[in-house]
Amino acid sequence: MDEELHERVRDTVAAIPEGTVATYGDIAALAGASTPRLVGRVLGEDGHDLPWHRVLRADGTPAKHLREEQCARLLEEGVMSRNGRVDLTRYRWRPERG
DNA sequence: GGCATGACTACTT
DNA sequence: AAAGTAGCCATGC
Repeated sequence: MDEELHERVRDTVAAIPEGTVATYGDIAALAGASTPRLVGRVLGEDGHDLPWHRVLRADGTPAKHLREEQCARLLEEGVMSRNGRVDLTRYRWRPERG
């Protein structure tokens, strides 16, 4: 497997600032992954030490089995949610644009 | 190599 | 809003 890609994804997820969120697609793009599915795979394997709760789906909804955990953890960081859906237009992570 | 699975996304109906 | 279809690609058998 591509360990470089594996670490890139981890670094990117770890770089998500507190109080913000990012989509799998964003992580994939920033990490250089060709598909967001690889992001989910990395988190599933070694994301246990990462702020995975800041990673959401493109709709602002978390992964099904994490729906409760995501919402609870994000609440701790001040990220409000609506019926289990986060407002990406409000909390989406914006990398330092200079 | 082929088949099935998965923390996904976009398009169409 | 919800369901169906296509694209994506690494992992395990």
